[in-house]
Amino acid sequence: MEYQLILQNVSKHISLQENERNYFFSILELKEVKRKDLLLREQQICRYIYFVNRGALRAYYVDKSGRESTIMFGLADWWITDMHCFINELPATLYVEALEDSEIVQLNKENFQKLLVDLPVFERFFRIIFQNAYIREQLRMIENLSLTAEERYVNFLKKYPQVQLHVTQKQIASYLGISPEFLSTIRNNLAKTKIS
Amino acid sequence: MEYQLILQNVSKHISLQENERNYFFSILELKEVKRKDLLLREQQICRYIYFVNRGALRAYYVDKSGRESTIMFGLADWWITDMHCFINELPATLYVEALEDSEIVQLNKENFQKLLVDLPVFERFFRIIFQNAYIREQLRMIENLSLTAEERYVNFLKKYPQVQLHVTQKQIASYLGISPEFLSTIRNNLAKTKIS
DNA sequence: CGTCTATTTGAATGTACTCAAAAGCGGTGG
DNA sequence: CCACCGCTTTTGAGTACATTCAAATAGACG
Repeated sequence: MEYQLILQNVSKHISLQENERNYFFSILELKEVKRKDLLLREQQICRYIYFVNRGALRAYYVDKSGRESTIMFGLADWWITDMHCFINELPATLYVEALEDSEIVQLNKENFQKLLVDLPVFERFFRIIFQNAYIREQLRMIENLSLTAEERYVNFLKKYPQVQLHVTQKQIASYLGISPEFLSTIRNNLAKTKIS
Repeated sequence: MEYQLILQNVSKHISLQENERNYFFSILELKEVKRKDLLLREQQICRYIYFVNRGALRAYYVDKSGRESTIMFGLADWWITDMHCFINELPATLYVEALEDSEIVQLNKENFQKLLVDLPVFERFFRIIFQNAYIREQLRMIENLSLTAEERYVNFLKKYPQVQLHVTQKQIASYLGISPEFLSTIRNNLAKTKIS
């Protein structure tokens, strides 16, 4: 069933009665996207929060000079969107693109808000989701402030070993905040060090 | 009354009945701290989430070589703690210090969890708190990845004009992820540019 | 008032970037 | 299914941004 994974994800933190589960399913929309499709582009109003059923997404920012910064990756079982713009109903500052053909479950803003009112147990669920997201961002910030680029790269591989399989080095570089050329040099150095 | 400000803060997002309010107040603890007091030090188990009633706090990380990175400031009306360690009951990786004599409202982990169960409306409250905290961290990350040190400094002053009044330049530098000497140079350049 | 820390200034250094060009790889269409 | 095209990755040279170290000055706290 197409909502198996999202139900599992939700059930990690809360339990649902059958009627609650049915209500939850009724407000979800399944969506297929092709590699390179944009789920969200800059300036567009961000109406959805996305759950990745299968495939891989990437949220990124593009500055005035065209440089991309990857804000997060989203593999299967992850929630992703431009949260700032979703919550505050603003034009997006991020792009969300499919890195490969993917299956997405989307929940629109209206239904998201309705869900929180109709099934308050989802307040708990999203409290935990946001709490974990906040903690993750804070840990990332600590790493960015205190580690060298090489250490950040090594940590990234250790923390997200699956991500490598879906993304390019260029995208990892833009997640770490370094140029692709420099990441290449880092990898070269690491390879040398491992041999000796 | 000493819990006026925290009640206001909570009431921005949820409303409480009188008995709920009384219950909430009953699990809070008021605490006076002196300038330079540490509310939390590395390795210590982080048992509390703090709300700043009056004064100013700072949460920071210290790496192996002794370099400090400021993770966040907490002025009056802000919540602050080492969230990762508070939630997961781990030894702290952050320090939380008072930048001046301050009045703090603290809530311990046990009561925090009990509060969420006893008054589920607080699930909503903390959902919103964490949601906003996540969004803030994500915006900060975008800035760190895409802006120069000078732009980050200018944005910081614009976004947190009150903070300047309570913290040193060295602390702002460690929040921006640059050396105090370089921040000094940036300020020098900005001053020159403004005149001409 | 004295001491300690923060800030400024400058010189030397290093880390990471830009630009350019070559090599490698993967997706797409014929 | 193969060959081509375009994008990614590598490599290297030159450069810029930011750091470290050191020393002088300023400022704040006890």
